[in-house]
Amino acid sequence: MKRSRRSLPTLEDVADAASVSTATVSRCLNEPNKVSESTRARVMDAVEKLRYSPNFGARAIAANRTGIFGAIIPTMENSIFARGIEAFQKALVANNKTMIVASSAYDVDQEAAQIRTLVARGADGILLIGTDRDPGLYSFLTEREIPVVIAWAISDDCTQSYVGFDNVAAAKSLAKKALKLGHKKCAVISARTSMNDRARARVQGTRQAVAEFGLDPQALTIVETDYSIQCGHDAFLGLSQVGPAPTLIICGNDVLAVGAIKAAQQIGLRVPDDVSITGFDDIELASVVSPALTTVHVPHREMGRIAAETLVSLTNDPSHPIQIELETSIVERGSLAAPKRTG
Amino acid sequence: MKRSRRSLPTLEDVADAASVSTATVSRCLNEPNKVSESTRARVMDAVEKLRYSPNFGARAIAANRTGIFGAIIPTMENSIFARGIEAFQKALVANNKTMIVASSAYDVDQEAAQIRTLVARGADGILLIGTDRDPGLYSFLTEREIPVVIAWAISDDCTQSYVGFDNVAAAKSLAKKALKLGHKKCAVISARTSMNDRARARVQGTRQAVAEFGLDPQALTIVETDYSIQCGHDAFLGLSQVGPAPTLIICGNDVLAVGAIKAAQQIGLRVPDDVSITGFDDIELASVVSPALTTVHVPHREMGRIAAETLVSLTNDPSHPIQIELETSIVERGSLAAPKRTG
DNA sequence: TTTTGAAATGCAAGCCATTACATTTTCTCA
DNA sequence: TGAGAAAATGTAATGGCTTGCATTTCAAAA
Repeated sequence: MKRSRRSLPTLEDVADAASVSTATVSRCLNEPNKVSESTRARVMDAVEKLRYSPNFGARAIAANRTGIFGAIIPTMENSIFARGIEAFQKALVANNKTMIVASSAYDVDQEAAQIRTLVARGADGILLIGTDRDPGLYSFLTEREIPVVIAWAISDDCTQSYVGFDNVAAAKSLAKKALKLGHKKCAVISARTSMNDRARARVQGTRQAVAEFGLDPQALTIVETDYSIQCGHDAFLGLSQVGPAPTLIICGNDVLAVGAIKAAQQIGLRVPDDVSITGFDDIELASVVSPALTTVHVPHREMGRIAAETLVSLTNDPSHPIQIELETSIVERGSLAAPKRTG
Repeated sequence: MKRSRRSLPTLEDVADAASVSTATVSRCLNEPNKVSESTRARVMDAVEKLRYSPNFGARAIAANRTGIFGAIIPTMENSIFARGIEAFQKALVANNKTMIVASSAYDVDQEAAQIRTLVARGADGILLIGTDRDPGLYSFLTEREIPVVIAWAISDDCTQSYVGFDNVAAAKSLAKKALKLGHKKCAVISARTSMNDRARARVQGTRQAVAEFGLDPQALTIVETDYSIQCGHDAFLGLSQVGPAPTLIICGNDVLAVGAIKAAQQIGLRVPDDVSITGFDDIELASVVSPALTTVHVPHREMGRIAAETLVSLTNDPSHPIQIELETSIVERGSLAAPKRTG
């Protein structure tokens, strides 16, 4: 209201200065070959002299696109998504685009709000993590012809573009590797599985592995907790107070695993001699903690980069969904070993 | 041009559906308290029903404002800026704004390009880290009345808004605390100081402390390196190969310090018994590494939040710069102790 | 009841670049 | 030289929203 209007030069100012119409100036800028050489020179002079730069809003309304792409991630704090998002952003910049990020704090409603905000901010495309959300959001986006790419997961929906990996298979594979070492009593510390398909998939993969090893998957203790080192820490302590102590703790992600390691050490347990602990994600933390975490390596950078390229290409041709599944691998470090005592 | 225009509902459609004027709908969306409760309910109903979402370009052009704020940080990868940026973003969201982030990879030219891009994308205000950059950029922004807030540092320039802390004083204070323990031979592992005022300030603070303790500041070994755990690691190894081994390594940030700790342990040195190592920033990593880092705690969240609020209030009243200096503190953890052997 | 100021609402003028279409200028060739 | 085509340029509609100002509504005070 009290806001002073910026009086920056407009197309019209340039037109006046060069004694031509605004249409001609616009053409000079966008389709220079449609303008005679002499006129163009005059116009460009005026542009220089006035330090003219086209107005973003006006351009957006006319072109019906902004060059801005949105990414909504559950959290920016711990570095789970950091590498992927950084790669996403770099790839966008390489394509002359810009990234908007928002974080949803693992909350579906917040995410929905963020999606609407990004649309209202003119996002040409959106990156989302995982698949769990109100289906209405997809139609909201489809209606507006805004392409969406899912990352960090894969989807059953064959109309949905994604660049992700198979959380079930990866978790199963790690759990099998651990169980093969002879662990009989194990437990899981997971992120909350409600409205979090990745967490659910990882638990499911672990369950499958347990079943394959002839252990009762129903007897598998599973603790769900929030997303922080402290929560992993507390969850471990909680586990160690009930029943026979497990010799293997499979954590849904590296952050929780780091907390678990710290807690184990705090109560005098040796990792991995007394208890093995595994993570998932292979973030930086995983190799800093001692012992370093045995975990699932996720190709974050590649995923981010490809997601950006996918999104950009979808804005040009939205007709066919693009589905890319990346491979994960297991990184063996010090936190996993055969059980040294009878469970 | 070939882009198909789907006819999405417009403000007018909503206005018709709710039997009010477009002005009222606009106010419902932007200044709800200026509209009566009953009207607002009716309008919101219509918005819901039509699944209306405002057109970004039109809004930007009419309001001369986008609600988008930019932040350019040196890197998103390591979590130095993560907490601060997350807080920045949250505070922005609380004010109904959106954040664009870009990272400059600690490169002035890239940063300049990013600044221009953000402006071209309609940023209403910009957050920058530190003060070192081409002064021409400031006039570019001033001309367009785009407010800028500097964070993570303070500035001499009394026209410049900032929300930061005194890197010199903080580094000096930590170094003094360390030297007071009796260290005689110390070295510094710093981030590159060229075009990085924070890194320079921290080295300077350390130098001042050294001088106050009667040691020759010129004799202080300083290694500059890039920003990663690996670099800190390598820098430490480099230091340990020349001359008498220092008993105190002051690192310009936590990431380098973690690398240094890992390197020390790798070559069989005990931290802190054989060598003390300090960091700066107090990021998550600092408490995960063993021994945990003694470091300078920077109020990242507070800084991010206040920076956002400052930026928003500058867009309303840009006439007076806002300068806020926050306090840092020293967190004593296990990586610093008195020297146990004669240096 | 009447008065009156505040709150709520409406009207309509912008905001700025794009572009279909109209008009003018220039060029080409019989 | 003049007709017609091609090139250059201009005119003005368009897009959807915000907001200064005008008008209406309403409730409290007189």
